[in-house]
Amino acid sequence: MSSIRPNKNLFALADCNNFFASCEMVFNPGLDKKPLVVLSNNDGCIIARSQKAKQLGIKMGEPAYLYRERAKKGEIQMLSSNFTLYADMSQRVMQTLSSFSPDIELYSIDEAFFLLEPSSDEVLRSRALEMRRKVKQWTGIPVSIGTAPTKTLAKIANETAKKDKNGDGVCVLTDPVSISERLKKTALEDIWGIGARLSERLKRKRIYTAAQLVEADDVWIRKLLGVTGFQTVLELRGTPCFQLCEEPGKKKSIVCSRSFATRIEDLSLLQEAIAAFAANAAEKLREQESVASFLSVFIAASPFQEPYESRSCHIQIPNPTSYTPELIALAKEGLSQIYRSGCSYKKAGVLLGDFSDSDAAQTDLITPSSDTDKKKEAMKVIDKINARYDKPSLRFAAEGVDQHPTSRSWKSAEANIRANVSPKFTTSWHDLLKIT
DNA sequence: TCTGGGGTCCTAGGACCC
DNA sequence: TCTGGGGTCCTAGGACCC
Repeated sequence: MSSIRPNKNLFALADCNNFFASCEMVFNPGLDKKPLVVLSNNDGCIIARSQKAKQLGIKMGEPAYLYRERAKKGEIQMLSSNFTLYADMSQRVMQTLSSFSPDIELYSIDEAFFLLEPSSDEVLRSRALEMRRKVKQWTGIPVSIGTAPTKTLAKIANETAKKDKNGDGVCVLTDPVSISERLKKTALEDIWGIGARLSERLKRKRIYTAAQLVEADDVWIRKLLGVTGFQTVLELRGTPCFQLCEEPGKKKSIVCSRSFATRIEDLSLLQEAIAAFAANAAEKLREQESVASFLSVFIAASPFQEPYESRSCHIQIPNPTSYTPELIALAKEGLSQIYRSGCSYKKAGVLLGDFSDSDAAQTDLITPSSDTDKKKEAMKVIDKINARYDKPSLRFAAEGVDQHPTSRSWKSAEANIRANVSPKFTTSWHDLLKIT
């Protein structure tokens, strides 16, 4: 648990507005004319909405097919997701924000927290406005900024800035009176850390707003919401419990999973998919210089159809490794244990866990790493080439070699579906924006 | 017909030990 | 007849986030 110490500094949260939709609009301003939504991996559901799409009442996570008809009629614009573009735009936004303060925590692809010196509300406001202006000017992305004594309150301030349509995208929430006024208008599910389940639990106890929650008894809250829930309440009262985390830190688990565009029954296709997931996860593992001693494989039918079946297996790896061929072999072995013929699978994935540092593993006599220098060198070369050229340049044969659009490979159906994707404007020379 | 993907932390309960 | 209790570790699942 992070220590609770008096912290006179203030927290600011910068959050990009409608981030994925905004990224698309930077390179294609015409998209602003009609509601725009960005779709998930298989164009399955809606994961981002422009302001106009939000006004139409389109919800986050809704299945895309509900809106296909209206898209055909031209009322709504639908784009496949382009994560290469979003990740690059994110980096540019974060770089711009970092130029204002060294005390910055990159919280998610579109959000960053800052530590600010205490100052008058006017000064805080003008600083935030200046940040906002510069990010817009340098990247084209609109951001909202909320400033408050704790992270949880900064979240609420940010939300306030976003919701105020006549506002300037900035909200400073520092004095106790305006904080308590704001909490009266804040619904439980709009509190950072209080989700649908905990909201329900609280409502059953006749608590409906953030203001009512902060008035509740400590012991009672602790019992009902657990430690993190209690910390959230302290934060709402103005006591910082969640500190700024500047170092991102290594991941404790790495998952690579996909829903398939079509149902898959064939074991060999599943094997290819699982191999590709293992290879992908292994690459991320090497990127953070870790080796894994735990691997899990899972396959699942569609959760929207009876009978739902989901199976997984867990494998302890005696000699921790990040060597792709070994991890592929283990994953395939795991798959063979859980696969049942006659079942049609809609989703599969590989999870790696129980990490240790790849260099430290060598000196550990009890669990020696199986990554010899030769293997390490081979992986290094592959990673280097794949990082330099458009992916996938080098792959393992187990991942499947037939990538032709008419083939039966697990990926081709996906490629056919994800047709409406924007170019990699900022990361591929071929896709540079053309001004005509 | 069509419903994402990738994370973190906490907790309750079981197994086991003394 | 009387049949403990506390500590630790592990794991599955729940809850949250974007």
